[in-house]
Amino acid sequence: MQQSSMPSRKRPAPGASPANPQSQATYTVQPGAPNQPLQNDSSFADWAASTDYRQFPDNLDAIPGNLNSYDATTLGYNPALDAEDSVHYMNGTDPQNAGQLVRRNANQQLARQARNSWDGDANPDRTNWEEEEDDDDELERRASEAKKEAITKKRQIPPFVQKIRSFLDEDRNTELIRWSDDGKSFVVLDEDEFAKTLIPELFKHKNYASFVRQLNMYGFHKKVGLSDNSMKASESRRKTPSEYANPYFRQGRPELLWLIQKPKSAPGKKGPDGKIEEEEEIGKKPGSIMQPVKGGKSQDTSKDLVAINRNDLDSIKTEIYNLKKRNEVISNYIGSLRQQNSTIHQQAEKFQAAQNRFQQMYDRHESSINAILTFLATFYNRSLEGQNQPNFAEMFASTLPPSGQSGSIVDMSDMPNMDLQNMASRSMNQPRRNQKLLLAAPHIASSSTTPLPTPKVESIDTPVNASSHASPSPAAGVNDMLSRINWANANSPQASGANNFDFDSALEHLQTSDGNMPLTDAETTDILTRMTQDAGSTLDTTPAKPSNPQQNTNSALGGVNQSFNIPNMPTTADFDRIRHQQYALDQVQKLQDDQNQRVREIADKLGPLSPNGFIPGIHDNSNVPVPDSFDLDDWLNNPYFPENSGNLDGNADNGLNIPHTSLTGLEGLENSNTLLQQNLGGDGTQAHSVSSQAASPATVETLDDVDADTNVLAGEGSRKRRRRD
Amino acid sequence: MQQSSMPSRKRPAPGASPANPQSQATYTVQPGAPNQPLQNDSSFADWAASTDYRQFPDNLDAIPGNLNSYDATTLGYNPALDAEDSVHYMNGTDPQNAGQLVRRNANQQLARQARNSWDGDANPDRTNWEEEEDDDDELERRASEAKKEAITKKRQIPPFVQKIRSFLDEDRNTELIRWSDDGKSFVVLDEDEFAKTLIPELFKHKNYASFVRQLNMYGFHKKVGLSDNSMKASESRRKTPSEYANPYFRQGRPELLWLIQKPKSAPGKKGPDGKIEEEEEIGKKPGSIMQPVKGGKSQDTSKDLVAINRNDLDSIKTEIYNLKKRNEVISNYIGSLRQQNSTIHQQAEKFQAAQNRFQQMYDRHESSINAILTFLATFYNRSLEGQNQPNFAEMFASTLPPSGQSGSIVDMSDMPNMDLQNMASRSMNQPRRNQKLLLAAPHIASSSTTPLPTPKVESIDTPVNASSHASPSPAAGVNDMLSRINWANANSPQASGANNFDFDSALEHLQTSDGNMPLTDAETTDILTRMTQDAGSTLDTTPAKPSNPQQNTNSALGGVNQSFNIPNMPTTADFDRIRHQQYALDQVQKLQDDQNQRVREIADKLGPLSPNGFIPGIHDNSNVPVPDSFDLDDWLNNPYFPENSGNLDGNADNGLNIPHTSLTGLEGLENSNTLLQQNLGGDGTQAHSVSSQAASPATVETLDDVDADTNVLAGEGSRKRRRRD
DNA sequence: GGGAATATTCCC
DNA sequence: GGGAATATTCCC
Repeated sequence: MQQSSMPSRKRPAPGASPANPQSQATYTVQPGAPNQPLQNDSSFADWAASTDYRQFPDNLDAIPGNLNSYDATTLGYNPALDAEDSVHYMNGTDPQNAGQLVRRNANQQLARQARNSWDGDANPDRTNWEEEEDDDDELERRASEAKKEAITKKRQIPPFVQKIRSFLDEDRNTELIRWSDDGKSFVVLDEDEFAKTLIPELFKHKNYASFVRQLNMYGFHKKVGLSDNSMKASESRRKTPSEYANPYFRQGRPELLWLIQKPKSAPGKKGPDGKIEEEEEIGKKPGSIMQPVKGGKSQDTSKDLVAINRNDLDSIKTEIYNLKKRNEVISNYIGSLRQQNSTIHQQAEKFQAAQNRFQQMYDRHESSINAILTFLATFYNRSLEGQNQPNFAEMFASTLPPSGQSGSIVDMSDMPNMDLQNMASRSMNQPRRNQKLLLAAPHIASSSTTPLPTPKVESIDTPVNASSHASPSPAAGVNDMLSRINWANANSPQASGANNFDFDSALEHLQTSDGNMPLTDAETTDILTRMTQDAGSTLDTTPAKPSNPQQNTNSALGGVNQSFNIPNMPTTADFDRIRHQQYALDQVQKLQDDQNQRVREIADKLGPLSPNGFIPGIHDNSNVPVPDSFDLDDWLNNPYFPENSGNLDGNADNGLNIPHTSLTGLEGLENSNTLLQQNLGGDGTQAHSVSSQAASPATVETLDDVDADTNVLAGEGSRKRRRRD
Repeated sequence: MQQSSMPSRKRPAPGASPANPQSQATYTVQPGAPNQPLQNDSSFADWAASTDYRQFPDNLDAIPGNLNSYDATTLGYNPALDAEDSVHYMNGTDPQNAGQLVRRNANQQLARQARNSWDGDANPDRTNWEEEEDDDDELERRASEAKKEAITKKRQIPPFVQKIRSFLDEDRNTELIRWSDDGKSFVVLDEDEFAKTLIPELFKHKNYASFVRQLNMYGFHKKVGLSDNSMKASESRRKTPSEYANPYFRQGRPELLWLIQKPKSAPGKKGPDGKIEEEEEIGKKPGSIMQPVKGGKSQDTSKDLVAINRNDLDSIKTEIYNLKKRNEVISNYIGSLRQQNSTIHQQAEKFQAAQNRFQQMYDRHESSINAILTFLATFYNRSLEGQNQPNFAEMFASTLPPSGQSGSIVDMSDMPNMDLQNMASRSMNQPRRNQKLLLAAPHIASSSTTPLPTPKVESIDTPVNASSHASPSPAAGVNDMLSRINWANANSPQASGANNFDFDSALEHLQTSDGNMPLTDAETTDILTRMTQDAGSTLDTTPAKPSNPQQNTNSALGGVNQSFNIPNMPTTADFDRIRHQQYALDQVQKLQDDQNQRVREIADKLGPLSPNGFIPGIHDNSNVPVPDSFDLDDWLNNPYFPENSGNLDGNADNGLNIPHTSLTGLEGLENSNTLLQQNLGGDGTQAHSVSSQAASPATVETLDDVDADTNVLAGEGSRKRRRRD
């Protein structure tokens, strides 16, 4: 029995030597074979335009029994082995097989030549040439490409495929294995005998099952009923025949073998069909090229696999896990911020409500004061006609606060500058400063018939030193009371006179009225105006904080009778802003949620790489919240935020306790992964150029550490070998 | 030559039959072997407490040449094969080998028994027993664990390891392979002859290189110089002997074999040392356990590669890119939130300023009213002695606001409930409701000598209907004025009387004074108290919004003379809260930054997988901000946030325009990758059992590409010396 | 020594 | 038919 050395990716080990020829005569390896391909075949030098000596001779079948007439390297043969093969294949000649080859060869040559000349054009003859409707041009083209690519990548036709072909090329095996009639499949006539005798010749085993396993691996599929009707009855009786087909494994079409490449499926998915394309190009070519021309289910499950350092992958998982955890934290954090913001907003509303209430109180006070003042004015007017003037003034002056204990005096210029939008409306009012509460009434008794002032606000630019107008010494007569008032103003405990009421200004108008009640609206307004103006101006008694000089103009109170905009108070626009912040936080929340979704997608992609198919912390709990024991404060205080350590401690109970609340307002976000879909919607082949130094050893170590800490992703990483070679 | 069927994970295929015995006599598979393990060994039934029949017999070595005396399934043997083995192993007996076994066996038995009894305790004898300082207890424990785990997982001692042991157990092979003197390694005395004769007995090849490959695969390492000095000179002359050791492959320590598990690295990592742990548990054990007991360099350059679908990888990259982009957006968003928060904070300060100003206004009103009131009290006091009473009252009544235009009436119960922290201090004040501004003065003329009330605030719970006490009809006499006042109260345009001043209450105290000026502090305080109380209480005239019933108690004004806390106004604590939110936002910002850092780390890891070595948008620009044209509003308005679309449009200029500001406050975060470091700090040995098919044919193509592209992952690693030991 | 590809076996 | 583990070969 001859030895047949088929090509194999697993080349014989250099040191391997045929040992024990008696016990294992069927498989002998040629040791020490030179590795350079030989160009010992000149007969096909001009066969094609290509000068590549590896070019596969399409017309191989045209030369029956001439397997060695072309460069053995065409099929990736080890030339050294061909030396043996030449002897081997040259031997027997099976007439039947030869006839088949010849018969098919004519077609083959015709087709090939035609194809060569058409170069992709439609082939009108083809329908006559074969009953099959294969897009042969396409097949041919693809085969050529596959071959070119394989050569570029120094690949070859899979050894197993070559071995099968070797079986079929041999004439001596036709009772055990042979082509079907249509040349599209081959038949194993007697599985047992085939396994016992033929298999060991080219394989390291005698198991038919293993042979079948390999067939499946390379895309061969068993045909249900024996398609070859000619031999069915005659040979298959009780001999367990079986027929296998691969769309690219056809009699007389050796070039198609280039399309049978490595079995897919390895770690990822399988291209169960044997429709193995030119792998790297997949996804970059138009779909038509990648569609299997025939034969089979057009499975697009072909997955190109890339290798990734396991540690890197593990750390990526870890990173994703941490990212996710971090997103949870951020989400919680943002959630609490939202809560707080909501609280602030509520408070702002309360501020506004309080503001309104204060305004009302103020108005009411004003009304009260107005009423009293009116009364007093009238009454005083009348009292002038009688007696008691000195007493009146004396009394009034005496009621001034003894030591300013009840009313705190604050200069309006102390007020912070509040340049709110709605303040512009107030800027029209004249600045007013240091107006006394009680000012000297000039010339009260002068004329009692002065007409009422116009209702419009009249600026009373009483200078600060107005009090100096009045005589500091109390005097008798009508002016006595006013004098005393003035004196009180000037000599009040607060240096420049606190709580001084511009009484005489008020009275100046009132006393000129006819003395009848009630005051007109205009009069009331006038008094209120004065009151209000006065209320807004006090002296700076206690310069505790350095006043901002430029605030004086803004801090003045003005036009009162209008809806009494309290100056420098936040307005509706400001609350809109706060509300908007709330909205912004909602958006952030959604972003985070979306991000979580994306992280989950990543995890789903990485999942299949995990032995159990899931990544702990990501897959096992789709919500995977931060562990209950997780404390944001702790987290923020940990050494990773050195500059923040402890900052949160003092305020921990100040409203920032992360509530771990389930965040709301995200209901509409389920569709947010639409974004993801779209982002991934492309062909996924973005040119991603990344610096290649990431996998340096230094990185590996740290990555390993991640694993240990998280306890979630891959372990083994650091369990490096302690090699001792 | 005998056939020896060693156990193998690759069990003989069901249909496999020994074919062609002549040509392949050295390897015959037993077909159709039953698969149930047999418990045909009773001699070890009581060997250990464990009832698991797979328990490994530690004293295997104590029975030289008795490989079959214990249950074959212990090593995962296929029982069917043991049938043959029994014949095979029972045959020859090598005296030398037997002697060795016996010699070592004593130690072995001693050690083992001791170990069994100590059960983990320190072993004082061990140092005498071996020069080596291995932590034997630990080893033992680990072996036990590994065994347990292996059994659980239905794994076994690797077939290859069993085969080596089988060689060494046989007595007939000692000229080709045998234990070293110390039992810690074995020596192949003549590689060529060993490969030629012995290897084919248990392997499907005759290549010594393949044998060595397997040795390496299972953590065996060649020893540099032959450690066995006794035989070195005698046998190794010109016979190319070699010695191999595995820390867990030791003479007389079969239980340690459980620690030799499947070769790592297959697609992923390698346990180059044979220090293969119980994979799934790795990373959960203390580091000491995982430290290699002995052995060589701890190379961390191990590149275990796993295959990942290329499209998946692309989408992972895309995901990471998107994550990063999203983080940018979030960061910007948070930045604008910070800005807004800052604005809010400023506004809050304005609130506070406004509060102060309100207080001042209020105080000034108080002062004014106080002054007027004092005057009135004194004047009224005096006027009682004279005439003009009717006029006084008449005038006063007339000054009531004509139609409530100046003072709006608001029920305090309308105020929102402000449960601020500092409000508790105010809750002590008694609730006060609907106190009229002007109330009837009961019994004014009663006694003019009533002593002054105490300065302390006296609650004046004048009922709402107090006004009904007074006679509605004006009457003459001293009470006439008061009557009119009461009447005015009752009939004021606002149903229940607006702007009513509790005049008589105020006078009640004043008029009882001696009529002399000035008022004492106590008196002033008393009046002010009343005024203040009054200011805080009005009637609910316009029930616009449904009032919260429980708010009444809170809304009452109380104790005035103290620093006059304006009710329901936010206090310093509230601003602290706002400030704290600002801080919280800063924290979130830092989280984001940290996260960005981590994204970058991931990108760096993925980088090498990209053909150009960098991932666009991540590596090409380390800051990779959102493109200038990126518009958050657009982004938020895009269909992925359907429910938000347009929400931002109207407010686009309301402060939410993402400013693309470089966020501050993150300076200290450069160390944030410390977190990463720490996370990576562990030993990172978690067990990731990944299918080893990464190296399956399908992967080949892409793996090649990766190598070509990255130059880093596998790059140099594969450029190993081509040794052939 | 080990990466990688193919081969063989086992099993579902 | 194919997943998965181990085996064998080739090569760096």
